[in-house]
Amino acid sequence: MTVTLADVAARARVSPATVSRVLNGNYPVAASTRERVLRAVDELDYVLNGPASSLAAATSDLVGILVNDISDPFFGIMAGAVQSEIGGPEGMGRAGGEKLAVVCNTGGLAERELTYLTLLQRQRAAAVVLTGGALEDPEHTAAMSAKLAKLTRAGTRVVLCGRPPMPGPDGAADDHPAPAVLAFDNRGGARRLTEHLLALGHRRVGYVAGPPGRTTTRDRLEGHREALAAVGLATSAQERLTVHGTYSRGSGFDAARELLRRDPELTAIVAANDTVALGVCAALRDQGRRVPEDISVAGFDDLPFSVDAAPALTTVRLPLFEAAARAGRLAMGKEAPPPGGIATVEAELMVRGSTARPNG
Amino acid sequence: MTVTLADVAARARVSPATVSRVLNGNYPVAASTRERVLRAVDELDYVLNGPASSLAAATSDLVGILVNDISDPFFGIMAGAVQSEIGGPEGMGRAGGEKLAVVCNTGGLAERELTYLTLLQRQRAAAVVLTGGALEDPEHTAAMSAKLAKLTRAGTRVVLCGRPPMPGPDGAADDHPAPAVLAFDNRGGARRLTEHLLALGHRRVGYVAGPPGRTTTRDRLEGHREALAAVGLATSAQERLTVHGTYSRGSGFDAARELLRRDPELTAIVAANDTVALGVCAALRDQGRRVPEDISVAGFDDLPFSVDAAPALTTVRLPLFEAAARAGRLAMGKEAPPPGGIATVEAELMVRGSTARPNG
DNA sequence: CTGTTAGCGCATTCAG
DNA sequence: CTGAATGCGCTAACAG
Repeated sequence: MTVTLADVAARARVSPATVSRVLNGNYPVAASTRERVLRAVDELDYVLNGPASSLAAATSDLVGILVNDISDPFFGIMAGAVQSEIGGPEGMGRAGGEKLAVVCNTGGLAERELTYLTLLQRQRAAAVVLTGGALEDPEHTAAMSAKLAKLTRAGTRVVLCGRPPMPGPDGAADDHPAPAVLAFDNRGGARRLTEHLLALGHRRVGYVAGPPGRTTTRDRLEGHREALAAVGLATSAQERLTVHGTYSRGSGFDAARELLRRDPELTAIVAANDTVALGVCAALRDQGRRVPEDISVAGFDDLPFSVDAAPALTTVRLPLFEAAARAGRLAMGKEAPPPGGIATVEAELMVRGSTARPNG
Repeated sequence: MTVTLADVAARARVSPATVSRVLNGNYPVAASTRERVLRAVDELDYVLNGPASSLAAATSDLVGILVNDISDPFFGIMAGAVQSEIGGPEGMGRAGGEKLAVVCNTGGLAERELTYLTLLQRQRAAAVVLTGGALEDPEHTAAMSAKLAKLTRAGTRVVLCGRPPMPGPDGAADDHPAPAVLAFDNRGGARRLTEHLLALGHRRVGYVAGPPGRTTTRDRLEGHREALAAVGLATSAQERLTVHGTYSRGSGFDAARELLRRDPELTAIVAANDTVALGVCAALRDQGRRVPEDISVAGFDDLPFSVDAAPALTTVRLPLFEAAARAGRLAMGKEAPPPGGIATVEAELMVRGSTARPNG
């Protein structure tokens, strides 16, 4: 019923092996026979059987991309960038190194993260890219290390993008390479952002943090606190001005109201990311406070819509596309890993209209 | 080196067949032996070989999702929704019907669309969901029909989400089921949006259309023109007030300037989608025009950020998540196809702050 | 450069 | 309910 490699071979009057060779292009084949094979492929409308070749070759054309939430542009941009390198527009002929991206929505849940890695291991994925912050639970971290070690040992390349190196005994080992890491400078970016606010004269600054137990949340919060401490604002006093939430607009909306309740004299609010910052702005507008005249607001990430907010959002830009594209290249083995296996991706302060001097 | 089904069988003192049966759970197995097998699986840390089982079973756990651009929330939301149904949080135990989502970024390019379909066919994908508008080129449409027919004939379920039914001879046939279709009411939504503007008193309305040759572009533009024609505004006169662009912010920015150049007296601009509308707003602000006092602006899709624009964007809401979730269920065979194989997804007008009466 | 020979690891018949 | 045998379609040595 379904046409196989053998059928093509028969029609082209060559052996199955030869057909395989022209299809994979990894082996010298005479131009004339290649021609003949290709013609037979076309005439028979032959399509390679992926599972069969994966079984025989012990590796597949799949690249896993783990994201918290693909509907969030933060992850969408990274997923798209990885895609662009692994299944690029150029190499998309009949054959070639095109890989397919398997996008896995973990929702930030530990067990789903592990389950997806197992599923990818089951598929004999060629590579796995883990994006975004990591969960901080030590038990889970250990489980992840172990899982990733198994994957690398089985030949799957592992790349972390936007996540710190795995701590623990399994950062590397002698029987398998350590994952390549592209870490975001969340801490430095957050510090510079808050320094900007402090330089403007703000001293009562609220902070809407991300969900607890995540490296991104911690790093950004620490950067913020670092800046405050540098001008003598006690961390203890800041605890009260920090509210944790999720990375959603609604969360920012609620958090802003809560912060204002705790300190109606707040002159600035820093949000864990741009989406949250928009929620903060909405809540502020709701309460009749103007941004930035009455209160300054800042975000993080510099997603595309942030420049279009009114006022345009002061934020910290992360080169998500560039970083993830590089992650894609690392995953494909098209680029050498950074020295030491880890590179830091810089964050850049973007000062725009949503922050201004406080009205003493 | 790597542990196989046979190893598990040996350890559990059963035959490989039995192990296969408990793992797939599609066959009666004594509770006690199942127990034993499961234990052996755990002890050996066994992971099923996906390619091998796909080869033997002639089908895989992969579900393809074709999108134009995964970094666009419009597609991100749909991809996430499909995901939630095919690899849901609940069923994610060791075994079960979890499928993996293969997200394919076509960039709206005809040949990539076809290439990805071939790649998915090669993988023996269990299902394919095509999201967003279709290209209108007849040749390409025919090629797609043919490809989809092959896929369905090979047992792959095909679902169209946000795209009209395939025209041509191959909408269905007797040897394979027709694709299930969830079509968006782009035309009706666009018509109601423009009717809203007309009711407010606008008569000089610019339109920033999407890229030519796409069903979404055409449908939305037709709805717009329909509303104009209903109040006696000649379509011919409107040609000059229509500018085509891409679905990007920059495109909206440029288009707004161009429209204003063509008719400085414009009192409203309708954009092909929300992203474009934000670009329009930015251009207007740039030129010192206030929204909505000087000029009204409207978008389409009602993406999450639209309500946070200032002023909040008047737009047309498409229930992207719900529709795509349904598409996911259809892809999994968890839900019966709509009568006739096609259902229309309604679009709802959302009137917000960016539209108002023109200042006669 | 090309053909021959073996499996890759699992899902299924079919018996029992 | 369980075991034994067969083959899914392809790749990778190994010869030639």
